[in-house]
Amino acid sequence: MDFNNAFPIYVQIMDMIKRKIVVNELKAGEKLPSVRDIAQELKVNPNTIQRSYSELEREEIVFSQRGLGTFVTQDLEKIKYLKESIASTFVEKFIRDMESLEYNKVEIIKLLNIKMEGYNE
Amino acid sequence: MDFNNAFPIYVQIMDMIKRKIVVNELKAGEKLPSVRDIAQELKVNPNTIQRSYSELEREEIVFSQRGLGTFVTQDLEKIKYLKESIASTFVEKFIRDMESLEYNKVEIIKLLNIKMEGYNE
Amino acid sequence: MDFNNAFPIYVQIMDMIKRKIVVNELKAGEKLPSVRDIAQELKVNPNTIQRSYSELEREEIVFSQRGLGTFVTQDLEKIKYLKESIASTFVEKFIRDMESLEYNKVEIIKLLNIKMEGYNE
Amino acid sequence: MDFNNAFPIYVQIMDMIKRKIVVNELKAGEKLPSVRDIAQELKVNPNTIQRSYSELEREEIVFSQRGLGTFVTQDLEKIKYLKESIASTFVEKFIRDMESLEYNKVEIIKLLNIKMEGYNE
DNA sequence: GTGGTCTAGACCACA
DNA sequence: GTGGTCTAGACCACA
Repeated sequence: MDFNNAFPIYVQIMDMIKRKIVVNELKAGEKLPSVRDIAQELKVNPNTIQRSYSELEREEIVFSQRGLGTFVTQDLEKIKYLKESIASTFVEKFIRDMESLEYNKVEIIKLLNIKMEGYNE
Repeated sequence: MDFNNAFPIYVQIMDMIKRKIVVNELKAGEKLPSVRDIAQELKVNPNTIQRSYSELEREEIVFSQRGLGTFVTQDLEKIKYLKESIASTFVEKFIRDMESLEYNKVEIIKLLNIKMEGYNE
Repeated sequence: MDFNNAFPIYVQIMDMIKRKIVVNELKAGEKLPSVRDIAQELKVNPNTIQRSYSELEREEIVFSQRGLGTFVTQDLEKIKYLKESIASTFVEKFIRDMESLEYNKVEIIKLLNIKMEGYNE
Repeated sequence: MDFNNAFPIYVQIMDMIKRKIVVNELKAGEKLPSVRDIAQELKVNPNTIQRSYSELEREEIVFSQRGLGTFVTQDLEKIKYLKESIASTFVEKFIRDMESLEYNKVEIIKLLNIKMEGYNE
C-alpha cells in the first residue's frame, strides 16, 4: 500500500480496512491486526493507526475491547450498509466524471454496457 | 488546482489541459497560456509546464510554434478520440471499483440507474 | 565524443547509443551505463542523459527498470528495423547531396562503384 | 544560413560559396558579393568573410582585383574539378557511414538502387 | 546505487 | 515574448 497526499493517511487506512470488511476479507467479529503490527507493516506511526481505529469505532464499524484488541462489528446489517455506501460513492464519482465530459444519462449507460459486454459475471 | 503525489505534477497538468480541451474550454486551434504564465499561475517551475506541453505535443494534442506559442490541435477527430479515451478510463475504473466490491453486471447497471433517476439529462 | 550545436546534445547522445546498439557494441538486453556514469564520462548534466534515455525508452529501443538500470530492448526485430532506418537516412542524405550537385542516378551509381572498386567487402 | 560549431564559420562559408559555384548559381567570372554585404547578410564579422575569400583565392577558386572585387575563376576545368572533389567527399562520407553500420558493397548499391527507383533523373 | 521528478536559473532560436 | 535546451542540485521510489 502506498499513500497519496490527497487525503490524510489515517483516512486512507480506514478506507483500506472498510474495503477488506465489505468483501469479507475481514469477517464479522474477526480481530483486526494490532495497532503496532499494522503500523510496522505500513511503516506509519502507531498513532496514525490508532486514529484510524478510533474513527472506525466512532462509525461503529469496529469495536475495541480493552486488553483484547479491535474487532469487526458483529452487525451484518451495518456491514451491508457500509458496502452500499461505498458503492454509492463510486457511482456518484463516476457520474460526476462522466458529466464533466458532458455525457448524458443514455450515453453513460450505453458506454457502460459496451464495456461490460465481454463480462459474464 | 492542487496536486497530489500519486502522479507526477506534469501528468496532472496534462490531464487538466486535456479535460479543458475535450469540454471545449480550450477550442481547436486556440492558443494555450504561455509556459511562463501557467507556471506562475499554478506555482510550479516553468520546466514542469514545458514538460507537460512537450508530452502533449508528442501525443499530437497540441502543437507549438517557436516564438508564437503552443496551440490546441486543429484535428477535431483527434479531440473527439481524446474525449472517448478519457471516458473509457472512467468507465473502466468504475467497473474495477464495483467489481472489487463484488457487484455484478446487473447490479452495477441497477445502482447506476437508481442514482441517475433524478437527472433529466 | 564532442558535440556540435546543429542538434541538441540529448539527440546526439541518442544517436551515439543507437549506433552502438545496431553494431552490437551494446547487445540486446544489455545494461546501459547508469545515467550518472555516462554524464560524468561525457561531461554533461545527468538531466541531459536522463532525457536521452527517456526518449530512447519512448522509442522502445531501451527499457528502464527502477532501481536496476536501463537496458537495450530484447526485441531483435526492433534493432534490425532501427539499423535499416538509420541506413535509410544515410542513403537519403547522400542522394540529396549528390542531386544538389546535379548528378543523376547513373552518375551517382558510377561514382560509387569507382570509389568502392578497391574494397573487397 | 545557420552555422554549427563542428567547423569554423569561415570554412562553412567557403563550402556554401563552392556549392553555389559548382551548380552555376555563381557563374565563371561572375563577381561575388562584397565582403561587407555578405557579412551583413550572414551577420558575421567582415574579417570572417575576408578569411573565406582569401582561402578560396589560395585554392584558386576565386581571384580578387584591387578596387573591383572578388570574382569566380574563369577556369572551367577548375570548376569541374571542384565539383568532382566535392562529390568525392560526399561519396566517401556515405561509404564510411554505411560501413560503420556494417553494410558491404553489394548491400550499399542495392539500398541505393531501391531508394532511387522512383527517380527518373 | 539506479532511474524519475522537480526547482532555480541561464541562455538560445525565432518572430 | 515564446518555446527549447541545458546545468546544478535536491529529493523521491525502488531494489
